Amino acid sequence: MKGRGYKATPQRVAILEALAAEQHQSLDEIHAKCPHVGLVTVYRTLDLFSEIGAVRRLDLGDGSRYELAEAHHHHLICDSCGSISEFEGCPIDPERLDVEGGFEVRSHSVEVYGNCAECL
Amino acid sequence: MKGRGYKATPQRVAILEALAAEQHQSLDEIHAKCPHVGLVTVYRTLDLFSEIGAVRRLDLGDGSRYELAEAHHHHLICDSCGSISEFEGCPIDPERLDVEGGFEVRSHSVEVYGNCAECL
DNA sequence: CTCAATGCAAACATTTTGCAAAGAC
DNA sequence: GTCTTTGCAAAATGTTTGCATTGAG
Repeated sequence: MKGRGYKATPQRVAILEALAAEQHQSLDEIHAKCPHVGLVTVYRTLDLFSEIGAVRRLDLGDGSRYELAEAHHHHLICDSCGSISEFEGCPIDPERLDVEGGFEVRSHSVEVYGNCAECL
Repeated sequence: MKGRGYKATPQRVAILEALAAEQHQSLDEIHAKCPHVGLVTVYRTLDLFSEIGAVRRLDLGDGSRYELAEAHHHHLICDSCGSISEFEGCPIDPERLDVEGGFEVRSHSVEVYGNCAECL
């Protein structure tokens, strides 16, 4: 998993486990799962993970959230309770996307806002 | 435009004009266009505009940006120079979106990442 | 043994709040 | 004249940096 010159410290492993436990967590939530790791280290480690592409940084309106960069998926955000969930089927129609002349598409993200089942 | 109990102060008009001048600006950019308005007022006014739905708040990875809530469009973000541009044609396939059982869709946003024409 | 990684404290940036004065209606 | 809005200063919040120490390789 790591081996490109990065050291596998206990702190990094702990943060990785925290990330694996749940999707799209805030920095505080991650830190709460490994309180013995210094807050500064959490910041730096998440920065590092983002840079090497292991972690995706999201911004859904309430500050940064982090999740392991695994399968392609998007997010449903409930306007009323703020809960976030994922869905797998990507609703992007590729034919309608490659019309953007002069822009080379690398990736995309989709956020869907509305009301979740609990709030209906 | 306003008349639902909100006062049309010179500050609010100035901020509205600043917003009209350019899309997806940061709070600092908006404030720079009307320096005589107190920074606190810019914060409060943008909050107000967001609440009443006149302004859309974006978060594209580099802090909040604001734009007038006009025609439905999405954003292209260049990974290399960070420039942001809009595109009109929505690439969402509605058929693939209403499959989300138990979630009532109200709106959505799409961000496309890649390289702009200048950076290719 | 060496150099990257950590943790503390302090610096820094950003956003929010309290309150008196000003101004829109 | 009333009640909202403004602006200042201060507080709260969130993030980054400097530097000595620790520990993985």
